[in-house]
Amino acid sequence: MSWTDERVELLKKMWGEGQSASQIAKELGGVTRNAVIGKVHRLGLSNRAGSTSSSSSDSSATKAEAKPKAKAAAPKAAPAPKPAADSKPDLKTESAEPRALPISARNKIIPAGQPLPPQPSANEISPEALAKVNEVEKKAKKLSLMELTERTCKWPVGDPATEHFWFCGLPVQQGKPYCEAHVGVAFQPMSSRRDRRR
DNA sequence: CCCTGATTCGC
DNA sequence: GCGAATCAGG
Repeated sequence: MSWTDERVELLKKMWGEGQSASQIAKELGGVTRNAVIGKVHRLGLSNRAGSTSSSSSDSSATKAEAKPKAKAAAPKAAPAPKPAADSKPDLKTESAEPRALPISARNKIIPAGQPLPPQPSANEISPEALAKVNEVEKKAKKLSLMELTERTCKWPVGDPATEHFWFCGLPVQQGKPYCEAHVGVAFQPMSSRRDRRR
């Protein structure tokens, strides 16, 4: 793959948006994050806004996209439909609000037949997200509490008081306690703010 | 171990 | 110019 004008543009755009080199590379396809970083440097646009130390513990942006700089409309000749090799619906759930973590509350043992409030499932989560979860649960590694690690999805499934209980165990999404699918249902798109009854 | 960007250096 | 390998850090 070569750095065509379009690819470079996307690179600039994404880099400007604070996307990581690996994400950009993934999006572009055909290049590694090293290539992206190398290109970024060659283009002379290294540091983005202030924060040099990349990343590290999750972080992520909690800030909204603010582009004080309005770019003059350039006479684009060709809209070019970019059919990214594999384009998945971008799921940038930046402004999401975490709901109560269903992680087994502490290490408390829940007696059988007792109420299990947390289980967030049939709520007002996007049906797609739920469907995704159901699908994922089939592939779940079904780990036990003690098998969980920092990199395993800690989403609980089933009733803790029965045999039919396990944790998802799939690879977590960086910085999150759950796998992608479960992050989808754990974090609401920001809304669902029930009207205060009064 | 996962990830991040930075640099080097042969091609 | 390119980018894998390597480095440095969280």
